[in-house]
This record gives sequence, structure tokens and C-alpha cells, in this order.
Amino acid sequence: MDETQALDALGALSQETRLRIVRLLVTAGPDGMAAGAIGEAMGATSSRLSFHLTHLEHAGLVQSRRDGRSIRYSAVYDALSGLIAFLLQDCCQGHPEVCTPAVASLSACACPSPEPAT
Amino acid sequence: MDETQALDALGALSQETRLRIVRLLVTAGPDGMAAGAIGEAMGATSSRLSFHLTHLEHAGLVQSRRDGRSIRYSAVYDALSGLIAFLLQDCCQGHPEVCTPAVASLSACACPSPEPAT
DNA sequence: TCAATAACTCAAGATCAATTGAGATGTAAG
DNA sequence: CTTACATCTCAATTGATCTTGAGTTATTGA
Repeated sequence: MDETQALDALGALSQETRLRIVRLLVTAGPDGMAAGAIGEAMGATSSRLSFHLTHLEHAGLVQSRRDGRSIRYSAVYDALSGLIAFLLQDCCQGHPEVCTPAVASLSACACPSPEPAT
Repeated sequence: MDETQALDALGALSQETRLRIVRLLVTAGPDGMAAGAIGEAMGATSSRLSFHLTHLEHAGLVQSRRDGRSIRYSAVYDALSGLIAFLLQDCCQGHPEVCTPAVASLSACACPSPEPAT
């Protein structure tokens, strides 16, 4: 992920409704959710929702596919992990103060930790 | 870090000049840099720079202290790692697709990996 | 084909963010 | 005390973003 992509992703996530949509879709898993169901969860009108979903899709954070009458949206996991990796990258120049606590917080949850590179 | 703080931080980072300032200050270390030196690195006028630095400070991403005639700005590492932890948190509900690759990217750099929680 | 459903598009207005330039404030040195 | 320097503050302008409401397109089933 380069700076331009990171700025697009950060801009997309810096809006309350969009951040909530992404968090909802991440927990929804690979199948995602229909636009209508997302709108209901957000309490948003269809045109407002469409505006934010289009914004997220342009930023590469979500993807869509038609499923009958509905359009299902799902999180693009690579884009999210890419953004996080981009933010973590800065500390790799001799300043592990940022990434070490961030990664340590993972140890407190159910996520599998990767093997440390020796 | 709660949602409001995360939105503030994301909003602050979603602007080219501010993202660059933060990345510059992270690599600059705990001593930070004088506003003038940051402005020179960014090619920004003093009032424009002040605007962005104030924005970053309100978001909690940088802090300032006077040093003679200058004001030195430095990165707030806790805020950055807190934001990353907030973004990583989503994957802790049974969806490690986001955090695992992000953390794996750390293995490719010079950062020390924390011990996995057993 | 017709009606119903799901979601998108477009234009208008409201709100918010970024840049500029002029001027003010605080600090140090002569 | 005066000058120079570093930075901040304020008002004005421009541009971007968000929301709303009306209308449109696509899909399904009767």
C-alpha cells in the first residue's frame, strides 16, 4: 500500500457511518451483508448509504456483488491489513514504540500470533 | 481508544500534509522537531503548518513543548499504537484475516515481535 | 406485461476543511 | 528597550463532503 492508497483508506474510515459499516462488515465475514441490511443497522436512508458504500468501495475497503435483487457488500481484508501494515511501517526504522504495544494488544485477544522472524 | 478518539485520529491522518508530519515525527524520535524544521520539510507556510499541527495535537497524535524561541513537536506513540489496536480489534471476533497478515508484515522488518500469548 | 422490491443516480443545499495573507504574541540577543 | 526571529491567530475565500428528496434502473414474481 502506497501513501495515496493509505490516504484514501484513512479518509474513508474517518467518517462515523463508514467506520461503522466497515466494522460491521469485518465481523459479518466473507459473505458480507445486503445493502438493505447494512442500511437498517446504520439507520441510514438508501441514498445516504449508497453514497458511503460507494466511497468505501472506491477506497478499496469493501467490494460488492449482486445477489438477486440485493447487492451484497463485504470487507476487503487485504486492504485493511495493508493499511495497518502501512501505519506500522513507520516504527520499523528504529522506533518500535508504536508497533510493539499495538501488536502486544493482539496477544490479549483470540487472534493467532504469527511466528516471530528469527 | 474509543470510537470518537479513533475517528479524530483517522480524520487527522487522512490529510497528506498531516500524515507526512506524523510519519516524520515518528522517525524523529521522542525529541521531536521544531515547528520551523517541520515546515521546511513539508514546504508549508507557517500558518498552514500551524493549522495542521494544531489539528494533530487536538487529535492527540502529537504533543508540543516550548524550547527557547522554537516549539518542538513530537509523536505521541501511545495514540498511534492505540489507533492501530482499535483497528485490529475488529478481527478478534473470529475473523483473524485482518490482523494476521498485518502482524505478519512486522516479521519482515526490524521490530521485535512480542511473545505470543499462550 | 405489471407491480413490487432493492438499490442507485442526480441536483440542491448545508456544513465542514484547507489555504492564504495580514497581523499579533512570545522569546532571545544586542 | 529595540530588533529580529519563531510561531500562532484571525478572517476571508475556496473547495470538498454530507444529507436530503425525487426520480431511475435492475430484478423478481404474479
